Amino acid sequence: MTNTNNNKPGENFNKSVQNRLLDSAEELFCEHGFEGTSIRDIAAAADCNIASVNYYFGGKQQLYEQVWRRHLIPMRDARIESIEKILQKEPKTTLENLIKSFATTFAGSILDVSKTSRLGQLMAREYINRHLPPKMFVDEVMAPTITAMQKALEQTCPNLDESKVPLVVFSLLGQLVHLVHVKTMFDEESGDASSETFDFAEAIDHIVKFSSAGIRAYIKEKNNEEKP
Amino acid sequence: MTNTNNNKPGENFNKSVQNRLLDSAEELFCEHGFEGTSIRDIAAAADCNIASVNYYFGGKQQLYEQVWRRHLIPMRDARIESIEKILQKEPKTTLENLIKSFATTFAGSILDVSKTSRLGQLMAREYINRHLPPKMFVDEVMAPTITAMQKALEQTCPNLDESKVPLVVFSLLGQLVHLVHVKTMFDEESGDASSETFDFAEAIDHIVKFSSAGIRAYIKEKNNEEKP
DNA sequence: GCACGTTTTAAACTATCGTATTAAACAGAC
DNA sequence: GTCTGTTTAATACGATAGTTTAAAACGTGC
Repeated sequence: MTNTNNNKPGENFNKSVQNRLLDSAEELFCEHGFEGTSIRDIAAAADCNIASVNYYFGGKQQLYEQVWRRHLIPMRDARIESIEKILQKEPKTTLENLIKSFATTFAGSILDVSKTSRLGQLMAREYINRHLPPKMFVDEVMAPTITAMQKALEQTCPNLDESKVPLVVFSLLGQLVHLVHVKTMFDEESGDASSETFDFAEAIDHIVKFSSAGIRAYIKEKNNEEKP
Repeated sequence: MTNTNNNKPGENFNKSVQNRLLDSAEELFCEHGFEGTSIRDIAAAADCNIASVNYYFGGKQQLYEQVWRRHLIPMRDARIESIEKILQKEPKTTLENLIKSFATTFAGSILDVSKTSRLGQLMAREYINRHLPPKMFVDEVMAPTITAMQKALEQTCPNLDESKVPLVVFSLLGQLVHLVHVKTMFDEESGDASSETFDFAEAIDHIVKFSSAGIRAYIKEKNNEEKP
């Protein structure tokens, strides 16, 4: 009975192999996507046997999910915290500060070069070609983030029509996800003739200004409605 | 010498088989993506032999490119025309009209239920997981569209700082592509508990208002700079 | 040192992919 | 009819995927 699907190493996990697999898988999944990465590649990168993927994780799919779970909660919390922190520090903060904080956290994983730098790519891929259980991605990341941002928006802009809040969050998210996509495209085509660089700080500043104005369009409107 | 890579049917093409292959391929590529579709599936859907794909198109990749080429130019032209038409009809049109025209055309393929309805999905997929030659997608669709929109923006908003035009087009595109993504997600998860519907007309109206305000934020700023 | 549970290894298995091959069916010219 | 070029068809091929298997290696408690 070597196939021990039941007694998977739970508490007393050996850090070495599982974590090597998770690290290698994360890097390869980010780089080449789910379908573009074979467990043979992963095992080779992790310097272990192919069967280890099945032994420790039960299959490629579940390894992929574990790669995500390592970051889902921290990612979600980071975004929510970046929203709530600025609200606690200065409850009457400006719209610009709120959006900049959110945008920086959201797209921040693209800018740094740490281990989490590729998470943006991973999310961009998962956004289109999903391999996670649908509920997992939406419920555990997108929904809480959006809800937190909606609450913050309603608090920062009390005059903002509630029915428009989901729409402005939609616009904000659209721009930020697009930012990740554009970054991916620039990275992939680096070395081409089009050697124009993409200034992320400039892009984020733009998103802040652009979106703030877009949101204020609704605020003005409501003001006009209320005190004409 | 049955392998006739040279004497591919050129002018006197038989409409039936090639077009059935193209139609089936388009539908399946849209539905399941490039890697998620096998030429066996395509041949089965087109009710012809597997080898026909190779015989007529030279391979899966080239079939995929042909599927695109059927729509690339019409798509690009439709978008450019939608911009230029409104500029010709009323050269002093409002920002709102310009954006609405562009947005409607851009996302229009999602709304109708004709044969072209799935092109939005196809483009959303291609946007991340590209299987077309990089130049083909960027040069033949994205770049001309963006350029046309930039010109139109500069004409409609002469006070808009030129250096900001790419950024606001970026924001506009981000929201529109996001719209396609959200639609895809809603379609895939239809029947779930979350039976909330997504109002596209409302979304487009929002994008128009939101983006117009975002753009005007830069216009005001330049005015302030010029006549302080 | 031996027994036993756990981990690692190499190889096999099954399925599917894109493609190539081969021959049969077909059509029109002569 | 027969020849010729084109299209369809069935099948084989080589590669690669994820997974499974069965045995070897390892470690630990006795």
